[in-house]
Amino acid sequence: MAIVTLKRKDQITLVAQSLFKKKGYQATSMRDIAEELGIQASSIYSHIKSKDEILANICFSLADEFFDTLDEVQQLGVFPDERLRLAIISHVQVITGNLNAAPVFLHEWQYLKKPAINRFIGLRNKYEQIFQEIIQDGIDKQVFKEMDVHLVTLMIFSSMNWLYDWYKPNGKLSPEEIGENLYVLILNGLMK
Amino acid sequence: MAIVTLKRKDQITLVAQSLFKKKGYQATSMRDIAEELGIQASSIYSHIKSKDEILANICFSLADEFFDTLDEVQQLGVFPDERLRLAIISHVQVITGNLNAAPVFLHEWQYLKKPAINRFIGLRNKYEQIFQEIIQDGIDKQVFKEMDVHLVTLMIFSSMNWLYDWYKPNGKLSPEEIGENLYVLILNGLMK
DNA sequence: CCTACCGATCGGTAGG
DNA sequence: CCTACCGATCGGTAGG
Repeated sequence: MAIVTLKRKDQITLVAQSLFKKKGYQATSMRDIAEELGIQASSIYSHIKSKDEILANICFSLADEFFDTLDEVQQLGVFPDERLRLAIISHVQVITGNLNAAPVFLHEWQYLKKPAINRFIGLRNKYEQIFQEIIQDGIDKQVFKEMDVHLVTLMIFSSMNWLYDWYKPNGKLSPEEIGENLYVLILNGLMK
Repeated sequence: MAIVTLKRKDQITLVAQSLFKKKGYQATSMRDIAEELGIQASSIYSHIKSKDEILANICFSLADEFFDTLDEVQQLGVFPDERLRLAIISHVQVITGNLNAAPVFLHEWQYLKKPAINRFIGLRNKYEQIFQEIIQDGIDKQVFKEMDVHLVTLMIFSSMNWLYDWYKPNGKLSPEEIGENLYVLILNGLMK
């Protein structure tokens, strides 16, 4: 869908995602966003209430997407190692499908205002909790080694969450193949 | 060393590290830094030339520290798997020893100005290159599996570089133990 | 969606 | 290290 066919509000969000990624939330002014759209900064306020409303929209809509794909995986009722594999691939697909929104979601959420930021942290914890449960389940079912669940979970997240930094949409690996590779590396390690 | 025994310039750097981590570089004003030190914002300019000079000091002094510890490891002339193990532990120790400066180094370097930023990117590439060579060497010597060297390197870095986010100085694991755990997980994987 | 504008705050300078 | 201040820019509002 070309940007011109979108509603103004969606255009604002799209432009903001790109600028927040490039310059950061604080360093991006309403005038920057307006200029990209060819309108005056004050005109933006006909469509949104405040700058932090834009940020909230970006963060929470991506959070929804993460939960939707993870919920689908959870409902399959497969064994923990397969569940982890699918969860990783899904997560990687959400990130590679939202290369502008992902870094905003990961780094700029800290600038959300008071009620929103607490809700966001709650969602993030809940999401991490699900991954922890998959890993704990795998340990209980003796598929995975006895390891510090917290450390393993954070390592998996950090591997996946730096993807936006180097993933190239036209590279040789598809998002699914990258997820697959990550899974194999996490499961079997580098050692021959 | 208590903060009051430091020279003013070092006090400025130390306070800036903490504020840049908490609020980000752009959102931290010279007045914020001054207030923390109990002086006027304009007085800071007796000790440094500009705000971005503070940022540059933080980024490049940590870069030096990363290179110093990695150089020591390189000079040992040990086998690639042991070299990787020591490189990971060293990197983890630098991060856990600089919990304020590390996130600034990792996220705020993008706000460096023109000549400095290019020098910084050059150093970062050189550092990653050394890790890539260790891994390639391990593959050549048939200690490591045939894998995408780039992907493996980035995964290792991302695992290590999110440490500042959850490492607690008084937690149950020492920096060396965390490095050791990361190494084992990367080398052998999660699978039983 | 625009013009016109507000109070607040920014990095930094002059001069002592 | 301070006072006093500069021009620029910020998020946002009033009124059309």
